[in-house]
Amino acid sequence: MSAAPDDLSKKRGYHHGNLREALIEAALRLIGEKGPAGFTVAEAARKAGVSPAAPYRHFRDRDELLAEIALRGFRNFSARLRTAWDEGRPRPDEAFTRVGRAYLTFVREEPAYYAAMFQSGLSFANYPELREASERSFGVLCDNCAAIIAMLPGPKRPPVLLMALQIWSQTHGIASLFAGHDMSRRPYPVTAEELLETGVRHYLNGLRQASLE
Amino acid sequence: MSAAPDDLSKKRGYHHGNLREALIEAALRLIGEKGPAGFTVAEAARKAGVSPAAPYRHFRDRDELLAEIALRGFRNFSARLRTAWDEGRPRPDEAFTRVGRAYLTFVREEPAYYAAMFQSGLSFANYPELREASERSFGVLCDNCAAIIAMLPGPKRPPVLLMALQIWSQTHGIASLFAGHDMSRRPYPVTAEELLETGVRHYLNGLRQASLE
DNA sequence: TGTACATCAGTGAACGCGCGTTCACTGATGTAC
DNA sequence: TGTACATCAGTGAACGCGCGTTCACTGATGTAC
Repeated sequence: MSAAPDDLSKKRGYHHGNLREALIEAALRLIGEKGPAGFTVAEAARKAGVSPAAPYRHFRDRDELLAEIALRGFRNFSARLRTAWDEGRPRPDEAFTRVGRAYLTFVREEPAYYAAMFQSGLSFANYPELREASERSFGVLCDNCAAIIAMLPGPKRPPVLLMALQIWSQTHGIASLFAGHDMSRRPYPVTAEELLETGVRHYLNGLRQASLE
Repeated sequence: MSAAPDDLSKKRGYHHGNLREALIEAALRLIGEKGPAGFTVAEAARKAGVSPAAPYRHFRDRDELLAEIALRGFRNFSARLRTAWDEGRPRPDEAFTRVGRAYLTFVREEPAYYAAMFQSGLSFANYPELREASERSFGVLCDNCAAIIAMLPGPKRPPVLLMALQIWSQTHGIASLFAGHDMSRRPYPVTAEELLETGVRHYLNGLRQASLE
């Protein structure tokens, strides 16, 4: 094992040393700039300082590279959500607010991951690991929702799946409209966070009321 | 003016007669199948039975064709929302539910329009008409929300813009996750319409409660 | 009714481009002895 | 410690492809007289 080539400034000679990671990083930058459709294997290779054939030593084809990125995206995403939730401390509603913020932060900090996960058009059918990872992410959200539902006062509680899908789509909608990377629209006088927090607050109050029946 | 070439089955000779429309239709089909990034001027020309240079008699470049489609999309969209609203009859909340359904119906029936409008990456800055049309669509939604807000009982009403953005993102989120054309996910045991209607119902109940202060 | 002509909407060939991917190859690395 | 060799991760040239766009052109259309 050679010394870790953390320093990319100098040529490493014939062998790159860490090409797989370098390609993924380059692809992330490209996707962040131009979206998943604009990303190109050749350009990623160029950015990594390597011939256009080199990537095929590490990925079967373009889609496999994209899938790897989406996979890492989902895992990173799950980890962030879980950390934000922190097992629902000190109270589930407070933790839930943190999770929403973490979601938006992820979209802002890692727009390329988010794009690979939700706008790449990758078929989950061809990448079972990817589907599993995405389901685990959704699972985190479901667990959170279950804890919130358990706090509702009344006997008429909503199904967890329904609530999770509603929360998810509200958050996803805000993220793609107001926190995305392709904002050709002008800024609105309200942040994505405010939108999400007040929106969810009203929604939860509605749920509480309905649970009382 | 020659006879309208409604019948496309036979060659029209040297002149197509209605190429502009034929190109737009072809592009809509292509976008519907492969997304805005997969759409190609050359392929649209092929589908219209015309040489690859012909489209440039009608559109300056690829983006202009895309922008024209997005423009028509927004106009169609506005018209549908206005029709569904029907001036808030018989009651605003009922009309509002219709508008939500019309939104989802539009996404399902015209996925190509929706994609051109929201996923094409077109910069509104270069197409002022497009920006205006999109703002008119949003304006319809704002008017609807204003009417709903006027029905709230209490003195503490939410700002129209805030509510409109929240409704919009909830609907957009549901549309892109569950009513889009690139569903690689498996079906969920709940329709997009149910998600939207119950979600909005809870949200509105929360608003009502909050308005009472 | 007939003819000259301007206009227009097409053609088809060509341009430069960049892509994904394959192939036979080669230089570097690490291991067995 | 030194050497032979298998393995591996690169190279670079090439393939076939399809794209957006331009250009000089040509056939059809409609109008003026």
